[in-house]
Amino acid sequence: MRNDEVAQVFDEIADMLEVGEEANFFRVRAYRNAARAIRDCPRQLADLDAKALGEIPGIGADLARKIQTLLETGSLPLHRDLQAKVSPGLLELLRIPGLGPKRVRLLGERLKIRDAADLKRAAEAGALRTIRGFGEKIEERILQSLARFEAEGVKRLQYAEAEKLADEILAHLKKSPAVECVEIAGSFRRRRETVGDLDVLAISAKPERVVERFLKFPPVRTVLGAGQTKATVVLSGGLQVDLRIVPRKSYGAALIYFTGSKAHGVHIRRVAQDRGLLLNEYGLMRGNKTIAGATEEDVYRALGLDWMPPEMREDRGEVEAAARHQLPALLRLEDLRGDLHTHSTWTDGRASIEEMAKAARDAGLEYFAMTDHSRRLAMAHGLDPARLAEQRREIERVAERIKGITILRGIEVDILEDGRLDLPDQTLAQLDWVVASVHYKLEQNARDMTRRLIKAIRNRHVDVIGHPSGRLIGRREPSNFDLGEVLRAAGAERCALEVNSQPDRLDLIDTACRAAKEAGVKLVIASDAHHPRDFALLKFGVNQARRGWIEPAEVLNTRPLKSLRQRD
DNA sequence: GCCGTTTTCGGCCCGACTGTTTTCAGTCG
Repeated sequence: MRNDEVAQVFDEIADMLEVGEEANFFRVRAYRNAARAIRDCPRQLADLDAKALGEIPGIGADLARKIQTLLETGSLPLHRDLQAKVSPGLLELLRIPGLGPKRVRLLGERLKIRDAADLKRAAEAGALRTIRGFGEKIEERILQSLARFEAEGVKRLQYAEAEKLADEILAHLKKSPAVECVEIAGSFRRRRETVGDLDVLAISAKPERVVERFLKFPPVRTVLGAGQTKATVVLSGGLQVDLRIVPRKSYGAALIYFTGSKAHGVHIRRVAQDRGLLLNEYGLMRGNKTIAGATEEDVYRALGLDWMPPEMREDRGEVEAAARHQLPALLRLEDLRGDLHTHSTWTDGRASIEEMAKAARDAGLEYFAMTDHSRRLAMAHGLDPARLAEQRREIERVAERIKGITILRGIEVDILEDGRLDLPDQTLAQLDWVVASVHYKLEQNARDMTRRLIKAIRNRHVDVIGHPSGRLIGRREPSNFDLGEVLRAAGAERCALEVNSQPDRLDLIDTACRAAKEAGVKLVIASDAHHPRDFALLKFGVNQARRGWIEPAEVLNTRPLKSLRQRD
């Protein structure tokens, strides 16, 4: 079982405990905390012994045993027992806004509802309002939600898509004179790879005017709630947007609160508590006296903490590092001097080498590697040694004409099924930069894929492994391999790993970046540009690396050209 | 179920809004 599957079991246990009358709320929380810790864990649980399992924060003796049972037998008695009491269809209902564990339990007990279809029938028949605590409004809202789920399902937007909507919302609100300041908080500000909703935070002395303006944002389709200082809407694309308005003196505290993550917030409120203080979205208080609140820096400082970039706020050790004043100085987009993965019309790119060179120069880069596909990708007109030699002459001609940018002669060579490469070593030896990537047979078992990647890493001509997991967000799962072993090999061979900046790849993921950092493996932030405008995608790769605590010195393409290659 | 600068018991983060209530529970972020 993979980590995310174990985490899923624990999350389901938490849900089922809640829906079925578990009296101890903290027991429920323990399972949820454990699920999160397991998802964040960069190493596969299967590789850890009981002692190492217990060292994961939030995993104690009992949960360590349960993890081992899960890994050995594939299931857990507690999980099966609970499933007998609470049907899976009932758990699905928790995703409906307005339905939490208490109401779902009542639905099951009083109306014998077992799934969404039962719920729809009961709501349409007006049966829900016979339960104490349910009324017409809830009934109506449930029907609306069910209709929406049927129409489009529940989805998270990729960060890049969310960014477009975020810009529109900000522009709309900024036109109101009542708005003194506005920005997007939440997972968007933390630059998570996907965003489930947008949290808009504004400063205003006339909050009701801001709410009014917000509700007039043209894409608003449904208003789920609107009060004095907050409102919630759903846009026509299905994205939920929450607005909160706070006074200026509370802005920093509110920004911390609504940026999250939830786990980060819990942690720093505990820090406040330990100091006899109370932290909420209005400020940091000692008794009735507010001691900080206007800026994030003020609040963190009053807690003895350095300011943490939002990308780090996942409760993955950043609070402890901030207390020790040992936060990393994270990579910034402007630290990148070059791009090391691009394509042209020689294979599946959309622009000539000359157009790409001009675009790279205009994007402020000093160098870029032209890395078209190798021959195996026939679909993309992959290059064989002869065409590669032709392309080399073309690059030399372009280099003569276009000044202010250096073009490296490169390749994105395919890693074949057994780990051999798609071009002979003597061909690779003539190139300045070699990206090696897996493009087919992604569903190999973990042992074979690990061997395949390590064999490629050990080829002395390979500089970096491209999009190492092959995952496509929302469409294709990452391939199975042992990250620890791959990192060890990459470290020993001084081979880098790529953070591919395509919005649907963002591969490596954040926790794997962090694991690479800890293993001393260097990264490359690359656009994988297929079009001149794609150099702008580099910022998304930078976001992902920042979430993995990556600093400039850990990224090869922050280096000047002459010190680029690790193995020379 | 976890955890420990108050360490093996007794804690465990906080507030707004909604709908349904007559003073508050449930949900959400």
